[in-house]
Amino acid sequence: MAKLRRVVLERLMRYYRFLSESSFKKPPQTITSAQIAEALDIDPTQVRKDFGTIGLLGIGRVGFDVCEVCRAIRFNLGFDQRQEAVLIGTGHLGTALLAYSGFASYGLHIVAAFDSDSDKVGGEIAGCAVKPMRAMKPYIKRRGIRLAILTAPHEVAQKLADRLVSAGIKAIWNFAPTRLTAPPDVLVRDEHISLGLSVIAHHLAQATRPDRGQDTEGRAP
Amino acid sequence: MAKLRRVVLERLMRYYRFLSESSFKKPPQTITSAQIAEALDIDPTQVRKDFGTIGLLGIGRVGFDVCEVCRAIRFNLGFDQRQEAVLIGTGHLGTALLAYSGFASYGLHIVAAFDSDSDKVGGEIAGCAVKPMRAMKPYIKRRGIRLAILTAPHEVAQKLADRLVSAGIKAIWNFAPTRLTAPPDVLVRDEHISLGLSVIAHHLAQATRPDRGQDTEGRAP
DNA sequence: CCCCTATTGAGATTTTTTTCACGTTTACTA
DNA sequence: TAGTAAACGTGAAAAAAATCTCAATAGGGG
Ligand SMILES: NC(=O)c1ccc[n+]([C@@H]2O[C@H](COP(=O)([O-])OP(=O)(O)OC[C@H]3O[C@@H](n4cnc5c(N)ncnc54)[C@H](O)[C@@H]3O)[C@@H](O)[C@H]2O)c1
Ligand SMILES: NC(=O)c1ccc[n+]([C@@H]2O[C@H](COP(=O)([O-])OP(=O)(O)OC[C@H]3O[C@@H](n4cnc5c(N)ncnc54)[C@H](O)[C@@H]3O)[C@@H](O)[C@H]2O)c1
Repeated sequence: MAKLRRVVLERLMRYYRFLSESSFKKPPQTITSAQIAEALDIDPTQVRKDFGTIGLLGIGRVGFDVCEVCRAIRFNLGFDQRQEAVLIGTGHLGTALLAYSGFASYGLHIVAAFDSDSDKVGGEIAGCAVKPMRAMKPYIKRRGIRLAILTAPHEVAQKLADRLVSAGIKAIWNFAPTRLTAPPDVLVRDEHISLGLSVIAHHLAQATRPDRGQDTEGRAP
Repeated sequence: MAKLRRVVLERLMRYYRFLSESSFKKPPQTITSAQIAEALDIDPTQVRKDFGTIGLLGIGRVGFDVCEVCRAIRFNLGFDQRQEAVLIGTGHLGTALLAYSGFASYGLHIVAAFDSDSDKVGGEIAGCAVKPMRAMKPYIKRRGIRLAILTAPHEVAQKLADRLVSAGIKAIWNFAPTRLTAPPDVLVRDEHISLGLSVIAHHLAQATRPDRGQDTEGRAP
């Protein structure tokens, strides 16, 4: 399995989600790159190139076999392997992620949650037990967990990440607004939700104060 | 105010969050592009270029004035204007966003929430009233709200987006795993949280089944 | 005051990503 | 069975993004 670039991986995810919708599961079960491109607002050539990089071949005048595409994406993205994860920090966002049922279709299963708050420890959220922090490292080691979802406050994020790494974690999905550092063999994905706000706020600000010749003075447009 | 590209906007957001941290607010209140670059894992030239595009000039041997940089970013990203928003769908994720206090520092204030569930209507989440759907359009029109945060289920997302647009909304921050379509003057930001999963899952799958093929990396071009 | 060095701004260059252009393949129809 | 048109694969071109190079500048030490 070749290593794929981030942009490609993210597009593959979009193809997968689109094709997983039931409407394409009935015969003839084929779809053209143009149809996918249209629905996802991507160039058709890009779709074919992406499929090419994971070894998918379409057939002229017909397109691609939907099931085969899904299978190839599942394989390359590792959705065909059960992936167990732990979640650290059962606050508002942690609870939302625990309650979210959509991850199972990507092979992801959150098998335990950990929190430092003794009021939460011992409880259960969406069927997942909340355990004390001291139980974290042994749990991860014993079950060979490789993925951690970090939804703890910003201030403790890096410290928790270090503990996770020392427990043997190989990937961290970080929702705290912090850039985590970790050894090179540990993948960190910073999921900065509020980045999106920059695009939105700028768009709205643009509408409010239109560009009246700000930079090169004197040259009225 | 010039229109900025998405990649630039997102980096500006990262600079802003980094510089907002109190540690740089004390004298001498200057910072070099290299320091920012180091902390954020970005090329120093990139930092200077980004600052240049929003009209910021540094001074040789000193760097940039932190306050001035923050002010310029706030202006260009519109954080200096109070931005009121409504939230549709007060489920798990909606609740988390309502409870999140971090948005205020970007000028964003969620002033009302709407839900179709009569059990939730009339209640209050994190100090924000939950109103019935029929009240949505009048509320948006009356208060001149331009931004909507969409945290309703996938199946109803597009229909709700259409209603929001007809109510006069100019930007939609969409958390449902759907690609929304809207008129060109309405900005849609699809915040697909699970896209990050593609990168993580692929990384973990790679470790499990290393490339039994030949080369080390895709040398396609 | 003048030299030294860290740091900037901007043009040049490289790398990455997207799009175009076109020859080839395949199914359908007459 | 040949003609046609829809769809593919691929290499070239274009566009976008990131990085490199270097003269100019400014603070600080001698
Ligand atoms: N809620 C959102 O919408 C949202 C949006 C963007 C980013 N975030 C980020 O996600 C993270 C969590 O947000 P939240 O709203 O769920 O916060 P929260 O305060 O509701 O939850 C934080 C949880 O972490 C636990 N915790 C605190 N210190 C801990 C430690 N040392 N070890 C283990 N657990 C610890 C707390 O007990 C709590 O349960 C924060 O970093 C926040 O910035 C949240
Ligand atoms: N929870 C997560 O971690 C997570 C992660 C990724 C994506 N998402 C997406 O975010 C969205 C919300 O997720 P959630 O976990 O909060 O779901 P949820 O079921 O907890 O909440 C959905 C809310 O929407 C309301 N709703 C349903 N139909 C409505 C309608 N027609 N009009 C107005 N409100 C309506 C429901 O009453 C409910 O309060 C979903 O699209 C989900 O796919 C959630």
